[in-house]
Amino acid sequence: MTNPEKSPVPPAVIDDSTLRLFIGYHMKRAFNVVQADLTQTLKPFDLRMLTYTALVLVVDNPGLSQSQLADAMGIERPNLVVILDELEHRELIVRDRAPTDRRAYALKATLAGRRLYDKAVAAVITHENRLLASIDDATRSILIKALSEVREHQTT
Amino acid sequence: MTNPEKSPVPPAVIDDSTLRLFIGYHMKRAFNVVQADLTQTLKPFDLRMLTYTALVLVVDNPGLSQSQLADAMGIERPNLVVILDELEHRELIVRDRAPTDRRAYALKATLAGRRLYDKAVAAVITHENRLLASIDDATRSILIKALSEVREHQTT
DNA sequence: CGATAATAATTATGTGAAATAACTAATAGG
DNA sequence: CCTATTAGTTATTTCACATAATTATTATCG
Repeated sequence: MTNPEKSPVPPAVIDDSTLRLFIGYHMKRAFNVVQADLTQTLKPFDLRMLTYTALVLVVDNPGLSQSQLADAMGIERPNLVVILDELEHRELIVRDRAPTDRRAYALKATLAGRRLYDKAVAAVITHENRLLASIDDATRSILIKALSEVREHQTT
Repeated sequence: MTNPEKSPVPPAVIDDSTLRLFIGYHMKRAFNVVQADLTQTLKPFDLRMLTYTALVLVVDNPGLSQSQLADAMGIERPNLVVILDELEHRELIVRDRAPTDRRAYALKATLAGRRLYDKAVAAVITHENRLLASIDDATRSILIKALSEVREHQTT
């Protein structure tokens, strides 16, 4: 008689069927791939995901404050400090003083920052299109819409 | 004459239209919501995402080794050690010796581990259904299929 | 057969992304 | 004007993840 309790055979291939029931599992696995690709794509520009995101938002929103930027990025203000320090030391952005509030900074991209933005954004678009090559436009729209709807459940 | 270079008006609402061009941005924002919900859902069971994932895979794959589990979870072997230590100390899993290889462990869930698995899996399913309430079944299938296709670009 | 390579798990250690608490400077509101 | 709030910073912590090195065991190959 068999006794699976005492000596289970080491499975040759791992069954993740339970985990595949969960959308979070699929999202994490897929995002890992996208993030790995993004990291490689940004490496030639000496940008990480966070410095890239901050640069894009500063270029697109000249004059915003650090609090606004941290809020838009979904991180806490203290964590933004080092990110902006890096971008500022590389002279990609400047911390101007806000005209109406001497506590706040008005963040602005420099010309070099805008040029790096142009190149990095183009590179990321190219790389993402490669990752999405097998997915047609209609499906991409559905994907983005579904992800947006999930995001709308944000409680914080 | 206006001079937008010198005193940009602090934008009232932040423009993330460039970032919304990127599927990675949508995936990260959506996953953040799912993960926050998952963390809350697992808290009553004293499980984190990683301990939960490990428990599920051990229950579904009795007898697998730590190397196999680390590979399935996409983490390095050293990082799995503390995760399994925690599950073992709580007597949710055991590290049996593998019958064919005295270096390896044959991981198995205990009865308590399987019971916690049942409750936690049910809770996570309920919570995910809430997050996906506005998304019909056909769209969910498309979403999962698209995420799976992105994942298939895994290079590592 | 025996030396060497490879593998399983562990320990020690480091890094990067997040959070919180506490502080300074400046503004806002009763 | 005095108090509370806000903007930014510093210090510190936690967690997820990685690498290097070590021990024990197994596999390979000359």
